Amino acid sequence: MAHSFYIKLNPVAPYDFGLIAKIFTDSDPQISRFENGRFWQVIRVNNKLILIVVESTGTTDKPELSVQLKSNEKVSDDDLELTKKAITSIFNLDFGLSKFYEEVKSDPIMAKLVKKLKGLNSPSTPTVFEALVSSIIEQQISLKAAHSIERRMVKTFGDKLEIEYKTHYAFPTPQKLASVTKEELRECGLSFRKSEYIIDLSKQVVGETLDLEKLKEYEDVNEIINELSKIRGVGVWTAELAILRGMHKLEAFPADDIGLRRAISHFYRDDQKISADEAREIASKWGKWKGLAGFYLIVAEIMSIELNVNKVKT
DNA sequence: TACCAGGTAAAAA
DNA sequence: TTTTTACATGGT
Repeated sequence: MAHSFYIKLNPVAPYDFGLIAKIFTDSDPQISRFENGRFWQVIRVNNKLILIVVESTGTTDKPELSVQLKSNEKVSDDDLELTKKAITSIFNLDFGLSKFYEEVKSDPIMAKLVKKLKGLNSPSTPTVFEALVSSIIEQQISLKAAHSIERRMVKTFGDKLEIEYKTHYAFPTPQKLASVTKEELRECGLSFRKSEYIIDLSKQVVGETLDLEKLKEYEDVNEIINELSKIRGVGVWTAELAILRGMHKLEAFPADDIGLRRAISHFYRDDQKISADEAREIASKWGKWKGLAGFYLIVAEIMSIELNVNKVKT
């Protein structure tokens, strides 16, 4: 018999939940999915698996989210509080986009883009560990290939939550991934090399020789990149992605990223390829939230948004 | 079919 | 020290 709760959350406006959730529309319904206005995913709180079903019951300027929580275990007040925190973090509800919009006003292209995508916020993973593992999987291969591998990994090693005749999978814990063999991960489509990276990383987290969550507290992003780069299999690119996706530090800017560069060149250089330095040069106008600006560009490209702004010439 | 796709570490030079 | 290579799956 499932326990069920309802809560309401109020994001800082402007906030467009539908726009954010679209990112998840193609994902696996047993892992996370946005469909018919509802987003669902299993999260882990106090080591209990809780299914969250989120929908918007407000508007972009008066945002409100209604969330249903379902679990097969008893949910305490403390669990409930932590679940709220987790959802707030995953959907970045406290961010407040206005300060970002203000900062990019001097860039005509970005200014126009943020109007088209008003309320788009950057989601994050529940844990830094998850962001790191995903980013390792995404190294070098296409996102589609990476996602297919990650789905297999989650369904093989993630904990199962059976609720109301449906099966959901949570992201595998470090404990689980520390206990598997590289041959088992290879079966999911990972290379032996990446399998080793992930097992090593998981063992460090389990052995408490590495506290990923603590790195969030560092002020200086470069310092976090340095720390993360000490992990075998994690270079600058992987560290920057993990920082963006797992720590809400939206000033990180992965200029080496080929997808990000493609999106920038599309809107700023008429699709002509640009170098990492040129990407940094363009991004210098976005101030403290370069990574968020990059996210806007990538989403705009995916959604085939065109701006009709005069392109800036070099 | 071959080649590229949101890299990295290890081997070879 | 610097350059080259191996590696995984999916799409074209």
